[in-house]
Amino acid sequence: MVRLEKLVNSTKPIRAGEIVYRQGSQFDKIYAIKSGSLKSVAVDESGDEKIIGFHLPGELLGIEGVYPEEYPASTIALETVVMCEMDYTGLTKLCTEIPSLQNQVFRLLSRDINLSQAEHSKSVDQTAEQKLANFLNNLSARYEARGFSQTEFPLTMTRQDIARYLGMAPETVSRLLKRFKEQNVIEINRGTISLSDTQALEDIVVCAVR
Amino acid sequence: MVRLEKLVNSTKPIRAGEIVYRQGSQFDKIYAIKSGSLKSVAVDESGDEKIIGFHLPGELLGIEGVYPEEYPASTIALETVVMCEMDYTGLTKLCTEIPSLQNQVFRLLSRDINLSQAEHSKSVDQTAEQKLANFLNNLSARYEARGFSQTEFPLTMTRQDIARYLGMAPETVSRLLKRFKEQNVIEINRGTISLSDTQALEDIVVCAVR
DNA sequence: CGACCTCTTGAATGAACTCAACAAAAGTGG
DNA sequence: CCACTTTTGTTGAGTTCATTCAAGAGGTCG
Repeated sequence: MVRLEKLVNSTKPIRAGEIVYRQGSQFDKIYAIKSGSLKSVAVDESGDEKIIGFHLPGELLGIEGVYPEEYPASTIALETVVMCEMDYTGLTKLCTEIPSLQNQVFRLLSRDINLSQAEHSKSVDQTAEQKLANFLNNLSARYEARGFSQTEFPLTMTRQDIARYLGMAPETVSRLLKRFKEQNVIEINRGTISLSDTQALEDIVVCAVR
Repeated sequence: MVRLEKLVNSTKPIRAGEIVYRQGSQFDKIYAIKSGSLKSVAVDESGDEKIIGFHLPGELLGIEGVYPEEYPASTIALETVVMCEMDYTGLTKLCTEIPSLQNQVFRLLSRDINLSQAEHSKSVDQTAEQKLANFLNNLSARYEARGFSQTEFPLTMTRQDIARYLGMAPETVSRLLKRFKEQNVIEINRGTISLSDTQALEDIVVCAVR
């Protein structure tokens, strides 16, 4: 543990809009988010920007860069962010000495594969309404897993970001959020969302009818 | 290398429709496909079956099970399949002794994350036509990477499987394949597909117009 | 040869998109 | 602190793509 902590440095605050690492740049560090949230954005071969995902306080970041030793997406702060950074080479060296740490890293990577595949297979075949409800539930679960409220949390990304992440038009996000508000499923005040009826949200995800 | 090979066994042939491992069963082995192809299927919380993906000759299988130590999906042979199996615990032990092997496994896992995320962010925001063209290109690239022809390969999965994997109706797959045939982009004879105009296929993926 | 399954084709419906205009909020500079 | 600009969010109307439902064609196997 002590030796692990020696690998870790705290960064100074990163302001909204600043880039932590760029797509294609040399992979060297992984990060843990102390506070604030970020988005990952990648330009694909057809030249348009895709939103790969969002990153919340307490989560790890950058591990996707292990292979092929470059970050596959750029990561941008959505608000002021403070992080810890850790040298990856140092981590792998330590892993060979501490088998339990090695296994931990294996599990971490495997979990990311499963999360990513689960999202993929879910999002296919869902209506826009289901995708958005699922997105909100997903944020809620992730905030809860890190000790924050699961019913009230900041919605730091723009409608446009959400839309591009979920593969829909920003107008559709706007209309659906309005519908959720009308049905008293959620409330939104100045960047903070409250899930007033989490059961309803989950019902929407699995079936779309109520 | 010799020690690695000691961990590996060859399986007897598995017939079409047979299950290699079941969703939720204890994770213990990873597999390499010597010949034949398979599909991964998972039942999600809403109770319906999702097609997670397809597995081609030469590819690895089962590594997604590392965390949480159970296979997240069932894997079913689409035709007669022969595989190698390898004990995972033995592999991790060997990794602690051979740092280069550890790094290789890290890379393998990381690559899977990136492949899965790339597919995800692609499939979002694409028309059915683009998704299908991309799917065919993907199969082509994977066959090529393993030394097979990139322009002619077996299409072992049913239209239904393809449809559910891509999140569309089987009728749509049928109609689109017909359109591709009419445009002389592909040919299909008794389970074998030929990509007659790979450039056209790639053009469809990036833009949908020609 | 008939039964079954997969695949194909057609017509009508509907969900989400585009385009366009407007409203609200957040920055910016005097 | 207020006017101004810019960005972000909302709302409406018409269009499009993929779906659903239904029916028929083709292949496979007992």
